[in-house]
Amino acid sequence: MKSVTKFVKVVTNMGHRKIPESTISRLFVYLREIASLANMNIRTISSGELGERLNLSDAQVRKDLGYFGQFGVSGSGYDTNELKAALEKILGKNKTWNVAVVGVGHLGSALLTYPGFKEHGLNLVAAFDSDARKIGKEISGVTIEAFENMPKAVKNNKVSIGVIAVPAQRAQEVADKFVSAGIKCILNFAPTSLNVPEDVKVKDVDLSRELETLSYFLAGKK
Amino acid sequence: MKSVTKFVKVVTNMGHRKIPESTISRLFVYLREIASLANMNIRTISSGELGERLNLSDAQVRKDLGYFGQFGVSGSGYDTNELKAALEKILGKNKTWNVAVVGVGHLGSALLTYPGFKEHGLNLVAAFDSDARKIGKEISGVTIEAFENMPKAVKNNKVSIGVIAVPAQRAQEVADKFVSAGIKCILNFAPTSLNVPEDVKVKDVDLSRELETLSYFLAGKK
DNA sequence: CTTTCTTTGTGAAAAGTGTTACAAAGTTCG
DNA sequence: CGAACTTTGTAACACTTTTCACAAAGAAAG
Repeated sequence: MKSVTKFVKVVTNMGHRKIPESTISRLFVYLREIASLANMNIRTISSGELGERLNLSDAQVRKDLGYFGQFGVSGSGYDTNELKAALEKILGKNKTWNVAVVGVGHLGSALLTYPGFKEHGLNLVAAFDSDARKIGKEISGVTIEAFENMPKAVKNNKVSIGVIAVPAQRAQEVADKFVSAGIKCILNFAPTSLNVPEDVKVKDVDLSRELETLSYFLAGKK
Repeated sequence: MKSVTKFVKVVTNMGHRKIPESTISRLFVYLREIASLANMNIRTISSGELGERLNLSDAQVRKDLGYFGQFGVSGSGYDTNELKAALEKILGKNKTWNVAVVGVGHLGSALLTYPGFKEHGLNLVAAFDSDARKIGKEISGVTIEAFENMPKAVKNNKVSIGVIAVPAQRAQEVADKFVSAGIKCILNFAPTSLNVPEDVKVKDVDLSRELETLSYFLAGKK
């Protein structure tokens, strides 16, 4: 194979056109699959094959990748190692972030023992609660601190992501404190919609709503 | 207040036009808020006020409700008690369903103790695993059974919803068995996309993907 | 009762997202 | 090399969802 100069735009979101969140979500799926292919020593794959493995159309795959540059080769497809590297760069897979959890109840403690954070480059470095009986206890190597200490701890530990695992009534209060502590990225497990400044990203995870949607589907069935 | 005959079409999805899933999801949010308002003895609310509380536009609120009928009164808004009742009916809040979980690992056992199921009319009646050491154990009143018994148990217990809480590699196999046992509604926690017949509804809950999206957001920031 | 104000319900426009289709680029093979 | 084949990247189209905008309905006030 000849070494050829390529005009590949491996720039991360170049023309700052808006990229659908669904595209981002699929890129992670592509990355998983591509990594597995690269691992199996499969060197190239076409958008058609990739799409087939993931229940997506070939055009969808190409369009999604197209938002970020030109990674393919006409006639043969995508180089798995190259695409893997490109996706990792685009998706920030090479970086890690510190995470703090507020609320160490049922859900909060489950999160503290959930291995998925670490697997995705997220380090759970601090946990807070306002229940005096919980303060000082340790779960998975993290000592629970008083909620009042949160802003200071966020700064000291360079926390980038705040997780809200408190009841709905207290969620906004926690969000406000996160925002004033400089947090730009919140993962919200409380079933309520938060008001935050524009530059703060909130990701809602609402299992209740998922369950509710299911029962709506069934309600229609019978 | 005079009793007035109203020509309100309180029919559940009347003209069988297609309703966005996002609308359904928001209806649950409206219901929560409306229930809370009704509880506080607030008798009416306008689409504008409701939207403001939920970070949605007034038009969005009206359009969502408009899919199901006419619930408002020009000039004054929506009667909270009426709307609450209507939404509960539309969303099947008055019904309950039986649920079975396959996979009693880290996540599966957390689900078995999660109170949210019951709160939404979902009864966790059975749990399955293929690890012999787990079979026979009891969590939250549910005895873990062998995976092979699942189809029979699904029929005996009139299970409507199957929950997949196994690793990705085994998820499709479990889905297939659910489908052949007659399940029409699957809640999938495995980070993989399932192939099922058209008439089966799959709801994916993929915390990994949510976390990944967060780190993409942060990757762009710095 | 009439005027003024508020708010709904809903077509029409706009924005967002996915699909189709095809020229251009690259590969394969005789 | 040239013909036949494969696959990309993207522009145009189609579909979905949200926003806009306004007539009509009712409320409020005099």
